[in-house]
Amino acid sequence: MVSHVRRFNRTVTQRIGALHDHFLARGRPLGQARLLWEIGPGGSDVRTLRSRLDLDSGYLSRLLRSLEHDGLVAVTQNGSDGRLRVVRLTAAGLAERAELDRRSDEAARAILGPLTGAQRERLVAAMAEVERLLVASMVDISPADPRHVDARTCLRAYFGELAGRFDHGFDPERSSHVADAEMRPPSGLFLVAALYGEPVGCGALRFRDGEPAEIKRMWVSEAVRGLGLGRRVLAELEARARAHGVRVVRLETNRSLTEAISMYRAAGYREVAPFNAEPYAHHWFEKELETGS
Amino acid sequence: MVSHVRRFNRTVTQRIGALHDHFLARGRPLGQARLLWEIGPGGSDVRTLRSRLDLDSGYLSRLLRSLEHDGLVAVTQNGSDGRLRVVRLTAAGLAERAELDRRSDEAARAILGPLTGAQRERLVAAMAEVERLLVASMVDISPADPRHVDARTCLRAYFGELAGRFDHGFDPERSSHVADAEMRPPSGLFLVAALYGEPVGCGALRFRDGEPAEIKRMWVSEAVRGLGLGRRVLAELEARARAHGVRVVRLETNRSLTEAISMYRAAGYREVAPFNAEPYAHHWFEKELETGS
DNA sequence: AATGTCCTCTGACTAAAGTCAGAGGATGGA
DNA sequence: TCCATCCTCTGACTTTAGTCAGAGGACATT
Repeated sequence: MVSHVRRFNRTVTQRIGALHDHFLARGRPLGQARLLWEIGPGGSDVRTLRSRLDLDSGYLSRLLRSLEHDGLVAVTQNGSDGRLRVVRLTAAGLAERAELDRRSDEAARAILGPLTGAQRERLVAAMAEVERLLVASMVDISPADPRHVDARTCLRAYFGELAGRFDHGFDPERSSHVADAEMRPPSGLFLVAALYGEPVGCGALRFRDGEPAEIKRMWVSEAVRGLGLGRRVLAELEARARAHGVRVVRLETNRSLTEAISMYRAAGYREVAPFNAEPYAHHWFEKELETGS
Repeated sequence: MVSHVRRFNRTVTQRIGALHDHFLARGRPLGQARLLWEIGPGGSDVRTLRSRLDLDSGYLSRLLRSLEHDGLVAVTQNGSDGRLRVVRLTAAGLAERAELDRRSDEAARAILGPLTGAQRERLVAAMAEVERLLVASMVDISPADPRHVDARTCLRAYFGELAGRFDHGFDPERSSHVADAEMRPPSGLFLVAALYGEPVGCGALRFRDGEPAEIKRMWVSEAVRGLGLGRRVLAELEARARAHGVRVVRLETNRSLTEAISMYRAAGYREVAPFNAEPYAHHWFEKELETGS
């Protein structure tokens, strides 16, 4: 399996990598072209550019000066934080970026060009599959403090979604409350799934002395559904629960969350009698964790 | 369709490209690492390295000097042709390459790691498909002189294959001869299909005054069968014949070349009565070319 | 034997990419 | 208010990557 992936890597870096770079950088150094592209039509902070492209600050500064000198970008002070600077594309810069866009299209066409119609369709379908799965494998799941910005973003999205999907809306006040401290060691933990640095999913665990641990706040962003991310978050929570000595986990859920319900069943959860009085719950599930060797 | 390819390009250059380069170049400049890899365990001619990596001869020479200086390669004269030089990895070079190998494996595993078993299988299958089709689209078909090394290589392989597949072998002396000059403008032309700078297929055209043009020497290397390359060579020959004012093309073939025969049929050729006395032929085909607009 | 082509190498460059140290203003927390 | 930290910038490098012209030996063709 590994050898297949390697074959793919070789071919793809040759075909896509080289082509991409070659098309992107016509006349202009590749570094400048990439930067111009990354700034985007709406502009960016210099800081985010530095972290996204992973550049030395001196080097980035110089690249910006050269783009500025060519009249492609304008750098201004950020209003709220005087240390930050904002880069925006000028009209000429936008035109240049549109040209890069056109070239990218051309590169794509150069790949499709030599193929027959049927081959093109198969290629595009297979590319879509590879792309989806590569994206899935790029998602990073790791613990975060429930107070962290990313955790906050997830929770907001989670509650927003409940409000939209439950038959009669969702009022956090009526639901049983879980304090931040209960989703943080040593009482529990909070996992955030991130893609390209943006939070796209979460899940929490609350340990209860002498009782099964509870799984809470399971959420996956609409944008990345179907990548098996929910299952991964769930598996990660279970693994961490097991490592904490937990033998049984349980959770409750609302009847409108059908995909979640079937995911729980597929993951080996069985429905049990209500073990709490959560007013928004219709189903209660439980799973016995296998004790790792 | 183009936008799908572009999405793919973006994801893949991020995930594979960056990973690949990073893993490959440890401490050593990327150019050197790539070269070290490309030399391979069995060694290579400097010439083939130059064409495969598409490097300037001066630059390549310098890269070799630095690898030699580090004790990783040894450059010696080629026995048969005193102009060529052969590069071989030393023990240290082989060890270094094994390390790169290990790293590539690691990179592949890092991609598969986060996925479930079913996802891995789908990913590997889709990667194989993408890879095959990208390889197909990398093949370059262009005219060459029949005396050129690549053309020679193709013709040797072609005759070798005929000898292996025909029921009673193949003796070029008995077959009707086609002079090099007849497969070169203005009397005809010779196309070579190349992949990574290596010839992998060919096809020739012989113009005949007042008669249909003849298609000759159609061959596709075993290594790249199933990529639709035969069809592309044929289409290219037809297009060039048409551009030359030819209205009808024809060809003869042996009954043991079954894939070729079905390809001709699929491409719109119909079987006709023998139009020559080629002793090895069992089928004669003809096709009327559509006059381009 | 002469001539043109092929292959590799060296010398002499240039441009791009990247690194490092430190200056200097802005901000946030003690 | 002071001090540590953050952010961006400049100066002064080094390393990589790549180009171009031409030398000189080896072959192939006539």
